[in-house]
Amino acid sequence: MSYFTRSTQYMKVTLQDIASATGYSISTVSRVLSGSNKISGTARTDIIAAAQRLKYPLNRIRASDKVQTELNVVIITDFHEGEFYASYFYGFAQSAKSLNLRLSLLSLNNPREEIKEYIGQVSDQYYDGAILFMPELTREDYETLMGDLPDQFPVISNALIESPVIPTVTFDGYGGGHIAAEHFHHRGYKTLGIVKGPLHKAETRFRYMGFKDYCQSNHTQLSLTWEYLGDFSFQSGVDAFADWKKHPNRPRAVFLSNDLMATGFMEAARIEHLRIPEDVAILGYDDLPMCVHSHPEISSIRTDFTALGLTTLRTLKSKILHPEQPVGVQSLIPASLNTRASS
Amino acid sequence: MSYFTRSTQYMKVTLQDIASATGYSISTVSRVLSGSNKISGTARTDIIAAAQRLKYPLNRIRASDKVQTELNVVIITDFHEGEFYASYFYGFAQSAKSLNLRLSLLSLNNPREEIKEYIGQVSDQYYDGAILFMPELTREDYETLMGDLPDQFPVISNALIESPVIPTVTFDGYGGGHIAAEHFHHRGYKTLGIVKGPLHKAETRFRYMGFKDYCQSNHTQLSLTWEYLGDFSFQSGVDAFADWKKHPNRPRAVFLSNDLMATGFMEAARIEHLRIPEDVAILGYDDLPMCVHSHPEISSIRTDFTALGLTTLRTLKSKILHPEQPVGVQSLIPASLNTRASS
DNA sequence: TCTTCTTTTGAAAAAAAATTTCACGATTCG
DNA sequence: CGAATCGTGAAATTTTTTTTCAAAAGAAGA
Repeated sequence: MSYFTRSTQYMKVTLQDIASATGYSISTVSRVLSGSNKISGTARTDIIAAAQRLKYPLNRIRASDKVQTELNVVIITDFHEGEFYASYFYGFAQSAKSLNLRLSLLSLNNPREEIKEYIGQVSDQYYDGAILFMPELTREDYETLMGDLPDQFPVISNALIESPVIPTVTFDGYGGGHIAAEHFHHRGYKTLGIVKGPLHKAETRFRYMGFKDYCQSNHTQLSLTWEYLGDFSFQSGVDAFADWKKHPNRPRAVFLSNDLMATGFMEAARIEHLRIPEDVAILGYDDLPMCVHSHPEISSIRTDFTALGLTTLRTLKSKILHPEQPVGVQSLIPASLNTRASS
Repeated sequence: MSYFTRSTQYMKVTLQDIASATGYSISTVSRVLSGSNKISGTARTDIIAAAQRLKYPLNRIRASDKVQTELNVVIITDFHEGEFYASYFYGFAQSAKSLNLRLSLLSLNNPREEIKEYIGQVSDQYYDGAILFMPELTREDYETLMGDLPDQFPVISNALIESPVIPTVTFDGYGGGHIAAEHFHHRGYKTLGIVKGPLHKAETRFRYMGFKDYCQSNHTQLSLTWEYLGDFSFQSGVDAFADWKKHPNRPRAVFLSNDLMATGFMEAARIEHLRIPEDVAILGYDDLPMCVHSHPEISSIRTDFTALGLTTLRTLKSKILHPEQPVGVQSLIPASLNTRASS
């Protein structure tokens, strides 16, 4: 190869190459690769391995004869800064390892517009299945999306929507809200408050409904006296505190729909020298590492990212390997409570 | 196709199929796919698009004639929980968007052992280039790695090592340490302290050396009276504070090698009702969102993740598109200071 | 131990697929 | 208005893959 030849030139790989690499004849290689059954096990293994190594175009091989290598799976999401996304992806990475899957992460900026284009390119080309985590999308978005999806390409969503059209694995936000209210109830608080997240995200609505429903079914002992609409940011936690403080009938216990707002709320309270939980009890949501990085440490509804990852990837794996078996359309990862000093 | 036939059966795609799909002749299809130059632009575009759609084995196409679709690039790292990795990847995701690259993230758990296996499989198969971010690896690891890498597969490292063997783009940790000391100097502090990160990470050593060197070259006005070896965790920031407090000659200004330790240190100081920055000035490193999530807000050496992403991806892109042009072996993203209330 | 049958393989023939040659119409340039 | 060039398809040629056929190496049975 001359000095000036592009060294990234792709050489055409033929059966001859595989034959000389393995020591078998072209005939045998051809038989393996086109799926004859009169072939010894060792020959098949050797030849398929060599073919993969030499990058012989294996999509021409009948699926049934493919050597089962690692499955490739991609998470499609709009990745943001902050601990939430780090913990989310980390949980999946851990799960993928234990299930022996290869996991990639693909980040979109405008899910609604880009998703169609991407998923078409991504599917089949390289990945065996995809996980969608786009809390912004609505049911209608998913429906159009499903129409554009190549047949039989396994997809699972991680985002909560009402009456899902895609098999979905998510956290039980409703149950989480329920547990939050129950916790305050058991601690003897009479008046409760909630700081909601952005309501266009279904997840937020579920947390809110779970909390509210518990209060209503125990309305003789509990009353929800204050609600504030936040946006999941630290600053909106701070703002929530300001609103809480000037409220005439302010509750002694506040449930914040994510940990970052809880941190903001508590930080604002500490600046005003309020004691926590004596003056106001605080409960966050997601149980991110930040909960133990403040003083007092923040109680939080625990969302188990590894359980989410495991369940999602197991479901996806079975969809890939056994496409004929139907999978349940929705499964929920239960929430639990991690009690710390703040409540 | 019968009911029992696997619907994922791979059909062999030939030039004939592409010809009938596009309306061109087999000859023309062949010319496009084997890289003749006497082909009109529209024909080339149509035929390559059809070939991709029908999944004709395109790795047999000469690289130079590939239609320039989006380049696929992968970041290989050992992803962890916490804001750092979220910000790191987010910076890349933003940069990839503006450079029109497709970016994936692949997370390894045991970089040293898994990297060889993965990079061999990953390279050429699908990705046009890779970014390595594995602060744990040493120079020797990189050297063995380079040996195993397919020739000419473009790889850039994001991790700082002494005398790199791979083209590297990183933050200027030495400069960052320097700026930190300079900042304290200009503020009039005479005694300084540093909480180091784990020293097997080169990045940490550079931050330390930059800080120390500045102190030494201004030893008439500055003295480094206290050093503590942390591990980048919140708890080690707390522990550092305990050590600082019992130190007889404790400095009035402390530089912590990352933001999480700074948060831990400050949290511990606040519990003891120390005033910040009056009693002790605090300076963190990385300027993560958490810096503005505590009170007072934490000054920090800013590492510009978007600049890192842009520079890295630009360099990688040019390596992919113009492999013959040499690229500099190392380029540093300058650090800057984000002054807030804590110092 | 000696057939006889089956399994697995390679050489060579046959078939299929890809590339190249050649010719021809369309366009451009002088 | 020619001559040169470009882009294309039909057909010839070359390359690659599949299939046929024969033979070696066991395995099973007498």
